[in-house]
Amino acid sequence: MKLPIDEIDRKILRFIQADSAQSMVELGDRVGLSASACHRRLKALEERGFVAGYRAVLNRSKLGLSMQFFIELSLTSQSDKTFEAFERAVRDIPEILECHLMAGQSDYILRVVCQDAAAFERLHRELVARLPGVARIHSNLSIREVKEWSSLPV
Amino acid sequence: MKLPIDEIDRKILRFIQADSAQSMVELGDRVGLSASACHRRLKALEERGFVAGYRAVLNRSKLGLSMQFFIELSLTSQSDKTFEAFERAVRDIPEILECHLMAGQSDYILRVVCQDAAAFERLHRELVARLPGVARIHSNLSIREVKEWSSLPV
DNA sequence: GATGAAAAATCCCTCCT
DNA sequence: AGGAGGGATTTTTCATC
Repeated sequence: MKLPIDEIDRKILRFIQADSAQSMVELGDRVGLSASACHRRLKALEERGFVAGYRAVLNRSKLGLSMQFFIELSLTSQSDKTFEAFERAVRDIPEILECHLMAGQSDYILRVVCQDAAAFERLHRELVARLPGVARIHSNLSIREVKEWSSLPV
Repeated sequence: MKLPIDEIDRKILRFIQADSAQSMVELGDRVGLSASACHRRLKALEERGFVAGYRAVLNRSKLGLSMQFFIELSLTSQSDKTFEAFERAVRDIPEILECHLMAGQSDYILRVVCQDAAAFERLHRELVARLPGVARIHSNLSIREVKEWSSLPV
């Protein structure tokens, strides 16, 4: 498995991160290659595992999910059992979009979305606070996304 | 502009969030519709603004960007000038993938990625700490992503 | 080994029922 | 909403450098 990727490969990765719905002709034009050469390179990049997948990005506010929070929380114990039970439960709550195990004082950071303050209260009281092993919760409201959906720097 | 979307529309949105590279035949099968009917619905959803775009998701670790941080920071003043200068600068730093204006004690939360500890030190010292108007910085390392790339609950 | 051009296979998208 | 058709696009083949 050859590891290095050249500047053209990086361009391809940059462009498909920004927009994966363009045709091979367009993509080829942008990177200075024919459609077939560009296609071959993209397939090779996929084959080598550089592309995790292709996804549609939805309009959150259009779906009524205009509130977003980062929730920091700690667990009552550091045992594997506690962590595993917590993580399993997290994965089953669709409003929790992300969950990070953190170094530092807070054990976890969650990113959650919801429709309004009432929905957040319900989400907080009935789901997050009841996650197994939760000791301390601190919620932070995102007022505005200054920068979002940014591409990875390749 | 008609607002309500039905259960089939929601299914379409769910599936294209998880994988936008499937054909209309596949997608139609999953939602219980013919390819042409499914195509019509998807185009209508795009037309009405439910789809913000289509993107490739890359493999971070494969690109050597295996470290991820959430950086909380406050600014020295609450003036519009300070905020604008800060936000403009943030948008120009590719390692900063996201930036949220927050309610609560910290003014902003950034999500950044980098290759290793050395790269983070450089990023922190030479870019983040020098952002205009920065008063206080607190960095949090994400040890592991328990849940990531989760679809919006539609 | 990688490229571009052209062929083959597939898919998108419109029209019609 | 489903099906069929034409047109575009993807994907493979092949000659060339």
